[in-house]
Amino acid sequence: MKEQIKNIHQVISSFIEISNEEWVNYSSMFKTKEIKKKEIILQEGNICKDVFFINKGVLRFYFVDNNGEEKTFHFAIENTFATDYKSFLKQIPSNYSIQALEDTQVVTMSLDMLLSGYEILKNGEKLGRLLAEEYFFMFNDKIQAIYTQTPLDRYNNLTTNFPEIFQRVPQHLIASYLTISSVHLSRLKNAH
Amino acid sequence: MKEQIKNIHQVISSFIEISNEEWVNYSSMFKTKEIKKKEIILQEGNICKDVFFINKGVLRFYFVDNNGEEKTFHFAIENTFATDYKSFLKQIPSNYSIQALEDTQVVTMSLDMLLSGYEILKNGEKLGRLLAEEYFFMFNDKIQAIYTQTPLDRYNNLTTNFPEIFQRVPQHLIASYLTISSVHLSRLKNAH
DNA sequence: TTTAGACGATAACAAATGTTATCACTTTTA
DNA sequence: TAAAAGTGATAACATTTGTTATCGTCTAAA
Repeated sequence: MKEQIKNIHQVISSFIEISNEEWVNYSSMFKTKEIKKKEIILQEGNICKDVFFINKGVLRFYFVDNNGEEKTFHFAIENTFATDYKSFLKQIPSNYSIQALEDTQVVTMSLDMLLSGYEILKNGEKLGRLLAEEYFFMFNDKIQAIYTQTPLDRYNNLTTNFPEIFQRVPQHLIASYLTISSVHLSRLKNAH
Repeated sequence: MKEQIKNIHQVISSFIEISNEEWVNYSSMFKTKEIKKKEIILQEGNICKDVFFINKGVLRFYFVDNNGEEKTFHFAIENTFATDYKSFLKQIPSNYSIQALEDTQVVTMSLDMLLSGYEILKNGEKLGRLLAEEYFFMFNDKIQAIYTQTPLDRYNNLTTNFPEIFQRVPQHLIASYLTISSVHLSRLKNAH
């Protein structure tokens, strides 16, 4: 199997049973893509054409608010999916953008490919269901964090659950992610 | 068809094709439940046993934070589903509670019923997928609102998109929903 | 029908958070 | 390799938002 699709094979196999024959046939439709640091792979207003699976790198997801300010709400790293799943499934313009924070390698899956998976894979619909459920769980947890935790709580959780993020993402983007200003985050960090 | 399952039939039919025969068989598993105002139908810490479909009434969803304060994050009304879908699907303890704000009538669907739907309905998996997608879209929009709008923006949106909510839900719960204090909401409303 | 509680407005004050600017340092780019 | 841009800390100040308390009205329960 090509090196580039080993990781996504492992992840999809953790969701559904898929035979070797199905995989060989299905995975021939994957494409890989190299993304340069700072490159935007989904621009707000455009229809999201692909689900990206990250082999290497970091992506950030951000809204632009009424004042033109970028609000980063998600970071995606190796072995996770990245997409505007709503824009992708409904084929409507995206409300946010996705940008590479490092040189990044992704495997792309088009909507045609997902939809044909519903048909040709024995467990294609189930794969679609589980993908949607995973996305839902992620956003569910994010909402819980926003409603029940202070920005400092959320910062501390990042520190314990995801320490490497601080080496890979500049602090002002983390502040945005925590919905506070960069000055305020700096204060919280350095308060004794 | 029994009066109580007319609405849910309409909603499910909008998601998938389901034959009369399938529906008669499948819908026999629904139960209805009358909930008194203030009654809690899902208690944080318990496993969510059912998806509720609301025929009449209003439910509120709320977390309890570290200070013991209730944080209302969602209201569900007629013809929508109500559940902790994560707790329900994974059969893990719920992180939030659901309480009736009015006398409410719901149709209940157990996990067994959903899972057997995956098997016996021609489009059962698809129904599961679309339900998960709908939940995802809802939370997706909520996160967008939190990151891009001020509490006042969100209050104004409620006013235009969902004006009847103010007749049915006390203002301090709306303030919680907007992630601000009730005093502050009162100030925003009455500022000139 | 009375009474306790719930509700929403408001004031006074305290705390949290944002804004702007400056500085030192590092990284990227021409 | 020099210049430009990015990064993070910090100070001073302004603004937003929360907290507590009071009050009048309304609602629900004994």
